[in-house]
Amino acid sequence: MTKANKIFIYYKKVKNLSEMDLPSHRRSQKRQRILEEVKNTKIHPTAMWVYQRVRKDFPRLSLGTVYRNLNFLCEQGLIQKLLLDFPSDHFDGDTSLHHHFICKVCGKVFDLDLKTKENLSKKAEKKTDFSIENYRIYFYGLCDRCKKRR
Amino acid sequence: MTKANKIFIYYKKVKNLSEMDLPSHRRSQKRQRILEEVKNTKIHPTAMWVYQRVRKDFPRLSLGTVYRNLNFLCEQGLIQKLLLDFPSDHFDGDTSLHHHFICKVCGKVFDLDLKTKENLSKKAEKKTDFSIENYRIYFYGLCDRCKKRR
DNA sequence: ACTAATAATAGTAATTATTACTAATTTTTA
DNA sequence: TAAAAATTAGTAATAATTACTATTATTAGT
Repeated sequence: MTKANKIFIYYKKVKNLSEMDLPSHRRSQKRQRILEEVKNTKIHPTAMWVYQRVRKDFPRLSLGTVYRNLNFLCEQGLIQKLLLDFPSDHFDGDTSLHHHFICKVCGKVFDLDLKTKENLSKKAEKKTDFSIENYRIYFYGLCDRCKKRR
Repeated sequence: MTKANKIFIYYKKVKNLSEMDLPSHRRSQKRQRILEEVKNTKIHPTAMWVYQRVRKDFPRLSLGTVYRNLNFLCEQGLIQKLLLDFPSDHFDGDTSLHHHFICKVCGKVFDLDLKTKENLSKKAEKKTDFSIENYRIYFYGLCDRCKKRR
């Protein structure tokens, strides 16, 4: 199954779930801990980073469990996946409205609060026939540290 | 080597290349054809899509050649790679300033011209210590077709 | 046009991130 | 406390991309 299909299925699921009951989810210790790790850092970690951290307290943790839970938590809207030009996925525990800056030199990802005066979704909707729900902005350039080094 | 390192190296290369001579690049027929294919479509294709097309005229084409050239063309700034939530990379032959809309249902990617009244880079720079070179906006929602089907 | 130098390619192997699978375990429910 | 069901560990499989090397194609200089 491709990710294109997954997006479709996820969308359908959300629509249906608002009508019927949510399937019962169990608060396993590991899931809780994985969520906390992502929430308590600003580095926008990968699955491997989370795995290495949580494994210190749960030595039998499996990497698959981390992946499964990160994806689950994304579907639940408790965290989000970032779209960056890195080989592995990065996650963000902050689901509030904000954007990101990526340094072209060191590759670090920073949060960036930015409120546009215009409503960009509405502006884009007027130019198209789409119904736009949300958007993300990714900024690129040099971070403070890397700027100084030049 | 991770992609983070690659970004670093690419950046260094560009800086240095402006001082010294560009290495000589040969205009092979296949590279030319790959570039044309990406330039002549609006579907934001994957390497596999390009491969299947170009192979019709060059039956001995190798998929590795397509990957190598797509990456090369990105580095040269002739095409760009999009950051989408799909398992495989998508490319865009249009390098002019524009943004993208991705339909949450069918997964199609559309170009979206949008000129903001504010200079978002400058606005973001004022809030941070970064020097911002460019940004990309990804919009999400339902496309025309998918909207009608509901 | 010919040749030397070297960039590009084909074909294959290797790598890496992620997902799939299933028996065993943990958590919840009643 | 026992039954039901979600979750996990451990492993295998998958899929996209990159790496490698002998061969081929392109360019530059004569």
